[in-house]
Amino acid sequence: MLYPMGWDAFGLPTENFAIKNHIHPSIVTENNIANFKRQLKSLGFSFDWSREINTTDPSYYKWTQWIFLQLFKEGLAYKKEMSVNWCTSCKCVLANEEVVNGVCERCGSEVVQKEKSQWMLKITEYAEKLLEGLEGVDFIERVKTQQRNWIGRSYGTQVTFNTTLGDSFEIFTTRADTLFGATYMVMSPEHPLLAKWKDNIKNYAEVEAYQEQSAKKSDFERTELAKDKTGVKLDGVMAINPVNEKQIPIFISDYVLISYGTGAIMAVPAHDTRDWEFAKKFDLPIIEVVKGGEDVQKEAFTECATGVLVNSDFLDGLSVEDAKTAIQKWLADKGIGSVKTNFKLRDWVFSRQRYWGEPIPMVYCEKCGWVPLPESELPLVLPNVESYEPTDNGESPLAKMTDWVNTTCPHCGAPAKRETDTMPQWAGSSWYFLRYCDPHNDKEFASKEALEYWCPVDWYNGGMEHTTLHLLYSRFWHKFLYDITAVPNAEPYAKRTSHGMILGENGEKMSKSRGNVVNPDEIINDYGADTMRVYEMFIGDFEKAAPWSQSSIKGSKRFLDKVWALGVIMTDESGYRKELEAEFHRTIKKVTEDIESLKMNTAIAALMALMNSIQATGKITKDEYKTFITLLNPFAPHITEEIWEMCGFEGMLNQTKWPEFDEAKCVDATVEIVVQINGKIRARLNVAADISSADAISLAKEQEAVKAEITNKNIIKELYVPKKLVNIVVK
RNA sequence: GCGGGUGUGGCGGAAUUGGCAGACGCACUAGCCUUAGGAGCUAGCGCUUACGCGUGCAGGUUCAAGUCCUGUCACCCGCACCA
Repeated sequence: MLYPMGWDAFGLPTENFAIKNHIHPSIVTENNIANFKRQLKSLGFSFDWSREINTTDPSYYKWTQWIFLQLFKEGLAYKKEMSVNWCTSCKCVLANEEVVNGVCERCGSEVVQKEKSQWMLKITEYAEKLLEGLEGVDFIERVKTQQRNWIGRSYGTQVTFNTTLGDSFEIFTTRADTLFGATYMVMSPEHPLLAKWKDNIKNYAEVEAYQEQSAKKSDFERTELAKDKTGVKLDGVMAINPVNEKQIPIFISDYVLISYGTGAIMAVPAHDTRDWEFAKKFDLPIIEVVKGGEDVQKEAFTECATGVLVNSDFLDGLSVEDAKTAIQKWLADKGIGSVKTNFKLRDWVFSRQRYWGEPIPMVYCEKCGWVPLPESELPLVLPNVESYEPTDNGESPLAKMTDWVNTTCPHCGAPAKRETDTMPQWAGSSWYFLRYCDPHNDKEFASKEALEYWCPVDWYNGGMEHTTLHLLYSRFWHKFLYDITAVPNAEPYAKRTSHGMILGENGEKMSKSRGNVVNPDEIINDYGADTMRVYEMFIGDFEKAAPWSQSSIKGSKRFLDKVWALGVIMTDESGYRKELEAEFHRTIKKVTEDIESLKMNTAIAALMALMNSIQATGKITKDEYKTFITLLNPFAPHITEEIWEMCGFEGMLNQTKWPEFDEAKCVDATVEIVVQINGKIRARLNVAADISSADAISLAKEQEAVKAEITNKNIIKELYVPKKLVNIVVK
């Protein structure tokens, strides 16, 4: 079993903290690691500290940089001038995954679009593989669907539309069958053709004004205004619908995104809600081409499963599915349309204008362009600077370090400059699990033997918040490493689970600003590490969020106190006593199986119930106590180990064999069954567990309460469910 | 809008081939012990005076439904003008 722990400490959280408190990020990192490590140790986790890693250690990020160079060599890392998400507070670009509801995932500040030259990683090239890989892994469904949504595959058709200017442009649609219903076209305001058409568009000033207006909108504003459609009709150019040669107007509108598909669409107002709204606003024709809905003048008909094509010439009478196939063939034959798969996933913006990150090992040479650093020069160590604050001009703080920036081109030897942006916080965590296999290797990121021995990660538990960030990124890197045969498996994690968060006492997420943070140090100080562990496991379902309760934790403390107190009533007897034998076997079974399925809460509940039974007898035998504390050991390792030693049991408890149960002994010799008349409980009786059906029923009928219910009535049915109940149906 | 999930006491939560709803714990109540009690022990604790009624709501299947079926409401999470 490999159960490691390490520190992923590059990135904005550390750096923002450093800036706020005027402590250098490297010192912050060092202090926090020491503190976290102390806390983890105080809880008694059994991590293998000999494999501890730290993503900010040059001996670690040497290999993060190495992987970046491999990505560059394979053409998967490229620098591009483009519109990127810019956090106004962090003064830094963000990946799409880091923008949540139009604000920065980290600090909650507004995100705007900015033209910048950025390093990008072609995660889109792996979209299909990232989807396919989900089929073969044991991830909880939530995680799988969230990743599928994020990657957002859709199958459709790319169609070429000619224009009255003699040129053409392409659109993407999932509903090629509705082509006859296309009554206008919409382009994104950022569409490159607009500039080309400048001289032909009579209202170009209006177009430019609209472009400017939408550029100013933040993502947040764009979604805010989602309902009210705006746009400008291009005056001087029309599109030609290829199926009927009709000329239809072209609009620009910001409800069409430049980043998805081709940045242009055909609008079918009769069968798309957004197009319908737009058509209504601009008074455009709405032509029904799929029959089956209500009046398309009043509402768009978007359900397509049952519809039949109309007003569509050679498609008339076909089902939507058949029409799709037919039109795709027609378009393909004419050479103006092809089947196409689109993804919502965007390439990963990989550079940050910040200090606290891995330097990107690239050099810019006037003659040679971007040149990778030779692998022999890795690690490219992050220089120790005094001033690490982000700059207002959008440059990395490293840019001011001319000594470091100015270098020579590794290719031609001419003077050149280093890349001053750094990698995002997700870089180091995209492959750390591989380093755990071989953490001290200085020849390669991990040896083939070590990787083959340990990989893939058998079981990865983590929070849901990383599903479209770290989990997606690390699967991407891993798949890349697999493709260059650097790792032996296509997927990094065989099984992925996710725990619920412990919320503050008020049911909200714990945070300093809400003032509902519980400090584990205080809990451990007041109640002990074992109480803390037992309570956290007992609090509820592993996967669900649950509020912390300062009074409930006392229950766990009392339980452990009682377990301790059992030592006082321990006898010299061995084995399980007859009256408790079945419950012991049942509890061993329950705890064993519950731990396997992460039902820690019910495992602990079962131990509490067993303890109540033991207490009721006033004593406990040696073997009973042994079994009990062994079952409790994973939850409360300290107190149980202590008890083990004090009782003089041999060796270490944590190295003792796990108790075994006998299925046959899990059942008591006698059981209580209930007697129901017409499903209502009328009596209870104790019977031998193996009583026959006939005996149970006749015994039931002898009960006074039952007799009263069945005399002078017709018995319609009698049944006995073994060890549970007798039900007599009367009329 | 699309996708995923959840609705059970005052609270956290148990309960799967359909078979005693509320395990276990907290809080609460009464009593004991105590100079004292954020300690411990004992008992009680879904609602209802009772007949009975109770797992978001309305139906259905069944001898029997928290569990299966149909419809519906509410809340939470993710994505979202994705063509």
